[in-house]
Amino acid sequence: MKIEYTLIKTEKNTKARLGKIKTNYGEYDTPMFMPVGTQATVKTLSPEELKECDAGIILANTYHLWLRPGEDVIDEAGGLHKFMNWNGPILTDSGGFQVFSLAKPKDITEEGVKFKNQYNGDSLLLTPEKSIEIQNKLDSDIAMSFDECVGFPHTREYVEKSVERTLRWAKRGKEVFNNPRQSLFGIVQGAEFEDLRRHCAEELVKMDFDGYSIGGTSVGESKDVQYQMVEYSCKYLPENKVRYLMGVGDPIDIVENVIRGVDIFDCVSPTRLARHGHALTKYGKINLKNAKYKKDFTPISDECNCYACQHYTKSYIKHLINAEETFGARLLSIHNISYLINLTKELREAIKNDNILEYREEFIKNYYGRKED
RNA sequence: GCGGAAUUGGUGAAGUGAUUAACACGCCGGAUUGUGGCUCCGGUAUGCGUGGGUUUGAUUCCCACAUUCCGCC
Repeated sequence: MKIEYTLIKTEKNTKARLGKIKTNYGEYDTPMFMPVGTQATVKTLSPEELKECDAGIILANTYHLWLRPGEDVIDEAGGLHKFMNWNGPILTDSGGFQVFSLAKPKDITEEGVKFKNQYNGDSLLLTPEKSIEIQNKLDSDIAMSFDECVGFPHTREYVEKSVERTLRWAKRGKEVFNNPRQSLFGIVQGAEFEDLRRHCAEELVKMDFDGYSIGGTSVGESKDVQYQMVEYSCKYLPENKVRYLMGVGDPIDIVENVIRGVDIFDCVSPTRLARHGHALTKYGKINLKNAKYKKDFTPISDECNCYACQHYTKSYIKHLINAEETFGARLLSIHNISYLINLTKELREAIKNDNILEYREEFIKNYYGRKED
């Protein structure tokens, strides 16, 4: 089935939306956060642990799975869900972000993008059609259009050309798309230019996608610019379709962008921060490598009911991180993902109560105020 | 007791008669945003066993002492 989005209500004082999405694997409330599992696994976590974090949709990556193990392997295994033993919804990214992070400008042509296989050096060409074909085979629940994510700095002229190409790529992908169980999202680009964002959004809406993503953020821009780009994009997207802001996961950015009308987020940060010894808390990000936690026998957060906080102390987790034991990264991943998912839960509550601006004020006061240990 | 060698930070160590004592690990901080998972970026000896001496100048040369190691009695 196609994904179905229902807008339940818009918060009284802002553009924040409370909604529901129906998927092949159940219904989920929005705003929501999707953990990232690039290589068909959320690093260090089992599917059972993810469920315990209350994860809904998770993200996997077309580019990586194409190179290894290859979409045919996953197809023969019975699709991504069966392959990785995840019986929840999966969204696959198109490889568009790898255009940004791996390709040089000269590698991008109308036809597609040239890559070097990172494992064996082979020259590869990823096209909009190829990306969709791979995603059809992976059998994820939501596929993304192949786009170009433009970083900073850039010229307006370049962004203009890039947006037109991204629109042509979106159309080409949609034409070959043929998995009835899967939904397809278009991606709004256009950098910080309102007219380009508008143009891109309006053209995508004409093509009638199952949902819309906002791309081109979290690539080194300032927070103000990011929020502006989100406003310029949401403004021209339909009320009755879900909006997914790609790659954003800083807690304050989630709060700010929910207020601007975003429904779904994804980010590698909770798991990457975990691997590097950091924990997200109500009172800001803490670094468990810091000496002051050596004999801190309290949990990361008293208010958190994740598995890590229920059973382990900062001192112990610090020891695991210092000793490079993977259990430390696992406990912190559980905590950080739980933290972000719980944050979206609180935001949904604030939308229900029409007090999200008060929530934001309180959030900022705690997160950037004096840190409590 | 005699002879020889060594002594540089938390650790392993490089080094030179004279600008800030190399490098690595550790330690202390910081970064991380649609993930090329053990990464990146900073900081970290006002000091070269102790005491004298030579010299314009000594961690570097000389002497004594201490400690450690090796060999011999």
